[in-house]
Amino acid sequence: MRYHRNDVVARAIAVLDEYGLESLSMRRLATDRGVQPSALNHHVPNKQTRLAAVADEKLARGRRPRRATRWDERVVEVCRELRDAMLAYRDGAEVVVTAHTFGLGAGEPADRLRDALRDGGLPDDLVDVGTRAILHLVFGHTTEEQLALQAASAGAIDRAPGGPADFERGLELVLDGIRARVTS
Amino acid sequence: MRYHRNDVVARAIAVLDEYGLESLSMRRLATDRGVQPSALNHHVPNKQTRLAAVADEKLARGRRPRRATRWDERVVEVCRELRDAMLAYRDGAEVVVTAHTFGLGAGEPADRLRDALRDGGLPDDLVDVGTRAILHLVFGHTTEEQLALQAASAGAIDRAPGGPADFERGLELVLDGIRARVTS
DNA sequence: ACCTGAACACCGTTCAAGT
DNA sequence: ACCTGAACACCGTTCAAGT
Repeated sequence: MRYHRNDVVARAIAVLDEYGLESLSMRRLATDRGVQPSALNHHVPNKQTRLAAVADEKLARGRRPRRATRWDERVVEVCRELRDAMLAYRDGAEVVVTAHTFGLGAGEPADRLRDALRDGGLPDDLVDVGTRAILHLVFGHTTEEQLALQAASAGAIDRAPGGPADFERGLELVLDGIRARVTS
Repeated sequence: MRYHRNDVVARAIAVLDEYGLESLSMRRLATDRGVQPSALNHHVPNKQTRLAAVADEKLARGRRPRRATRWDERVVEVCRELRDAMLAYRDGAEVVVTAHTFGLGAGEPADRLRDALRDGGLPDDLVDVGTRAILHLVFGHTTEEQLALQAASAGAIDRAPGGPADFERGLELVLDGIRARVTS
């Protein structure tokens, strides 16, 4: 049973990467597997859950060793890993953000950010606020960036650069705000 | 022609507010107006454009007089207005964020933020970075907040408060980061 | 346990034809 | 100019029935 579920998720990622999110329908996935649409519900209960599983698998594949030790370096490390994991697959940002919005999966980056901020000495009542601020920044920036990248590769006008440099600078802005509130 | 377009948008907002985004289909809207689905395309070319028009109308309705004079107070003012406008209608956050993601409409808040940051003395190359950071923060926070509110009113478990106080504190975090880079 | 087949209740968009 | 009617190519989910 576990085997089949992972199988469905793996195929879903492959289909997603090749045809995009709009094509990640149960019917297309079923056709791809040579099976009836209704058969998918035996492995993953519904579309939302399947999308969350896809998001989690993307993040898991993008996992990298942790090198940083200082709290703020750890924040940057988590954010870079998250951004790269989202950019690594077609429509990856949208999938991860959607899953997060519905409170499904993708909770690991948030936990790592929270830990880093706590260890940094940020007052308890600001740890959640800071974590969310950073997460929203990464999500928003990466969604915009990926859309611009995909639009550019499709021949459309790329009106926004917002590459890695802008990402880092936006992050530093928030980090400076947090540093100003660290008690030590 | 203009009249009909506005009429479609106004009805769309009413339907949206009563039945939610998932019900804002061309077919339902057409039924609501006592018309064939294909008739809508004579006033608004497609669904995406209609959604952008709805987003713009929401923001326009939420417009308030500008009182603040200091640049950072103006930023807070714009953000509060934006948040309130999104929260004022069902699924408002999602509609506005989606429209913004596709680069359609909703450009006015970004322009006002940019102006405020420029007037504040933030270096030119950081104005866009700061504007986006703030916008992403507002979008992310408000989307989460509205989802929690709607889930709570639907009887589900509200696992996240994240009300106005958290909103302000997240914003202050970024503003502190920006203040640290203002040359004056 | 896993899957089929069929149905249910929907989508957005196009386009010839009418008034 | 505005709308109908019909079609095209899809959706997610449910559920009795088969193996």
